[in-house]
Amino acid sequence: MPRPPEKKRSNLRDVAAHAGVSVATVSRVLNASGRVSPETRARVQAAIAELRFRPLAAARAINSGRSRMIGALLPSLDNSTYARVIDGLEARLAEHDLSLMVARTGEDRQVELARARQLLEAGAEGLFLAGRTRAPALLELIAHYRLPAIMLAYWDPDGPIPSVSYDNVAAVAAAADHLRGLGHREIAVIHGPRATNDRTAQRLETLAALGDGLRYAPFETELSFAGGAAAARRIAQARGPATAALCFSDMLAMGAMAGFQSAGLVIPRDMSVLGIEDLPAAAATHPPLTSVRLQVQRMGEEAGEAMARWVETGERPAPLCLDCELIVRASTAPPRG
Amino acid sequence: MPRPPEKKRSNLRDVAAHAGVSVATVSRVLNASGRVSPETRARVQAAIAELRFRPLAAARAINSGRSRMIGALLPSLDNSTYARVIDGLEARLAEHDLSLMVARTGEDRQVELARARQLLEAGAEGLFLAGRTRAPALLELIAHYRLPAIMLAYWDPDGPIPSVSYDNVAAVAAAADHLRGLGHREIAVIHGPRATNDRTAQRLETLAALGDGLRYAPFETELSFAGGAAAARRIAQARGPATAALCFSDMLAMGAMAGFQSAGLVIPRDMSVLGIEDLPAAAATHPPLTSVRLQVQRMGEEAGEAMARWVETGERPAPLCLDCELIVRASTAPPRG
DNA sequence: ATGAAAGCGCTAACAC
DNA sequence: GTGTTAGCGCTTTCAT
Repeated sequence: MPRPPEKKRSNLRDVAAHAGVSVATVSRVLNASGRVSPETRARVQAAIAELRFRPLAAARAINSGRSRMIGALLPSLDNSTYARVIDGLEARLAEHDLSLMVARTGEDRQVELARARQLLEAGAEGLFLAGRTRAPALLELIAHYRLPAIMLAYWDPDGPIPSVSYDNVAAVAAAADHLRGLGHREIAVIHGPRATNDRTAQRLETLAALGDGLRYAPFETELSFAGGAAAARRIAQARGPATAALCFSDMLAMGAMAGFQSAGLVIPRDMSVLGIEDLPAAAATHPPLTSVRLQVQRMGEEAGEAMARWVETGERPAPLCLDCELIVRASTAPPRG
Repeated sequence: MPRPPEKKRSNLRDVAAHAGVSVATVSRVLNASGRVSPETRARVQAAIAELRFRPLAAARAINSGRSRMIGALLPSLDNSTYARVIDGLEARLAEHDLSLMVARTGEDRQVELARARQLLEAGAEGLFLAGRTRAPALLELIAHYRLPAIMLAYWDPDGPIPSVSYDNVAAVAAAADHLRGLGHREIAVIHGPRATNDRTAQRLETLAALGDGLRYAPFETELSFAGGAAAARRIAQARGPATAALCFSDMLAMGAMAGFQSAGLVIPRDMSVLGIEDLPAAAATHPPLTSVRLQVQRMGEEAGEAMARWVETGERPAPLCLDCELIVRASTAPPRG
């Protein structure tokens, strides 16, 4: 099946010839560098328009050494939290005329390494990484090439890679403190896979180290609404002592509410439910969800801004820790009796 | 603030010198093209490893004319539906060693055009576009450069851009048919912004043209969980005749359920709620949500596959329409009385 | 099996 | 102000 020949893309030379100037002059008007007389500029621009000339990114990149592309390695894209992160990243990068390439890692460090290599070979000038755990080879790659890399979703001011993150430790502590203050003593903790997710692990360790006299019973499940619902059903059926469920994300919490309600429990009368993230949806659930607000989108924006500055100026950004805030709504109340 | 000099990236020449061969030979082992003796290959590979050589994408691109990057222009990234699309796209493109660049358009055709230009200048070889409405200049751009472009989320077999999509018309018809079959006659329709979203407009027009004797009262709201909840509260307060709410997405439907429940209605006894999309969460809501399953992730995968083939072989893909399926759960029932 | 050399489209010295 | 030209790092003939 022969396809009709596509019109050959015109290049700088074509434009130069068409405008009756040199390639250097065309390059100058393209980059607004150097002085060009208004008349010449106009002629060149006319030629550009007429030939529908678009400079080839690769050719620019090869000379300037800049690709203007940044890669993001995220556990999954099909997840409300990371979708918000991407949204924030892209918004800020776009302002700096930087493009965002995304890749999924599935929380697998080998996949992360492989996808990082791919993004780098595709020309990424910088990388966003989620969490702290990396394949050593990736760390080494970053160090060796002095590659701009920013760590998201894990606050670690002393690591080799600057963090731009919310504070998981503070978030979990705020959540636990709220439940303790209400009088809860037996807490079911609904969380995603611990083994592969260092943010989850850190939160769990934080709870364990709190020494606040509460008892935390962990319920691991899939990190999703459906996972939260399944965990809640398990909790309800077990008829354990838990009077509150601390969920490590709002999606888990929303699912947990549905799960408890399906089991006939009334929230917060029979069970308090608390989320972490404060999705926009949290204010509209039934009942409205108490949650610890994480500045997820802002994290994306700040990280995007920091990366833009890094690749433009070469200045490594200072780590940034975004604070969190407990938003008390109606899904938590003192335990019965 | 002077930064320490980064180790200079080594290039083909360095590798060639290090291995005692010519650049052509190194290029051959890199591309597995042409014959190279095992010993030479080994020497070259050792040199590559030792110098940590990574070929520069831009330089390859300039020769091959291929950037191996595809751009996706999506209304928002912070949206469960599009997050699933991106997930599917990225998964398939990665298999073909293609990278995905994403950009948000906010349903604004001028923004879409501007971001498309940016992605193209960044080197995108192909574009994914959501919906059918475009700025004429973008259409022209695509036609002029014979740019591989695939339309998502809008089935239009005859348009200038091949669709890979689910079928909005069939989905809405299936939803309406289900409600009619249950005996509902007065239907509240909860939907996102109509003016800027041609998928929403098409669905609304489909309902209007159905001639099935049902009365559809549209409630426009923000396309989100919170928007669905707000619409439901409006509907509940209005105390209108509606006995069912047809929601144009599952997120809207989940929000609507919460909104109705907050208003004291019991689903489906007082109000049937029906979604479109069938998110994984739909099976776990309280009550489980009746929804029309749209193959969103599969759409992403199929589109990714089609694009990969298109840029590899030059063959324009055939349009693909994914069918939908009504999944009846517990959020719909015959009206009371 | 390997190498020499000619570009690819563009930028950036440098010359006029 | 404008042009000339030497690359950038790689692929790809075409010789050998």
